Amino acid sequence: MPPRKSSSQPTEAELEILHILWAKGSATVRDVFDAMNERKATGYTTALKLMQIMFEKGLVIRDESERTHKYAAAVTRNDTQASIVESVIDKAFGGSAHALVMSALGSGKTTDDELAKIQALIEAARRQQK
Amino acid sequence: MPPRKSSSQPTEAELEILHILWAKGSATVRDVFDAMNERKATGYTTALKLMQIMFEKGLVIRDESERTHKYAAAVTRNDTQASIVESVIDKAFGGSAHALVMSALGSGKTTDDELAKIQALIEAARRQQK
DNA sequence: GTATAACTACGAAGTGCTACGTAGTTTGCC
DNA sequence: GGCAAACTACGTAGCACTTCGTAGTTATAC
Repeated sequence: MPPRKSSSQPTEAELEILHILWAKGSATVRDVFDAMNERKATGYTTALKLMQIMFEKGLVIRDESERTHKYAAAVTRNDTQASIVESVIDKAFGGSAHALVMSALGSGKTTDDELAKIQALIEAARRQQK
Repeated sequence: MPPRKSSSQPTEAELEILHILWAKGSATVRDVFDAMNERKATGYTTALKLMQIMFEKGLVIRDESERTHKYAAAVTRNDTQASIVESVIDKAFGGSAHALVMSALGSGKTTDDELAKIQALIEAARRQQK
């Protein structure tokens, strides 16, 4: 059984930075700032401050051996997503995972192809579970 | 095609009140306050203020014909949940619904029974879709 | 009828998130 | 060496959310 993480949930802006770090593995503030600005104009110090706060929260680690710090995610994508899903299940779906899945399927955004993939995943999960 | 709602996303506290209203259909502030306090102690005026704000936001409607107003949800559970799921898919799962479902299934909270139900739902969804 | 309780409306404080500007320091270039 | 550019640290403003207190009004109970 893996140890239950208790690190605070990333905010929306923090999550965006985590996505960049997950993709790049390791990055400077400049790297993250550039990636952020491909989507939406923002200030350099905004990215910097966010990453400093994330460091304080333990969401990222950083290498300070050089003047230009190197940042990396301290939480995994899977753990973070799982924690978000868990919280959504609790807060919005009364604790029922299958209600959430139902809603995700009913969103109309799911293609038949995706449904097929999901079905395969469930097959696998059921086999694994028993 | 149903008209796309643009009402603002309910906050966590607002969602809790919506759950109560969805369950009761219609309720006074007192009703909601009592229900809230079964889970967590809070002040009466806190519930009142939240509901007034929700009224301004259009999340609830109310009947003011009596001194004690009667509140009801103005948004459906399905629409609200769908909107939350959509936003989570976008913000945390890079737009991929099946990644979210995968995560929900991997949370370890899903029983085999639930998996079976989900499988049945997918069957239904696929039939409906084509 | 007067006091008590219940109800609505309003204001405001405390907190967390986001966004920037400024200051101070180091690097790199002429 | 001196100037410009890049970097970190810090403070803080603006906003939304949550929470509660106070004030004022209406119903209820003796």
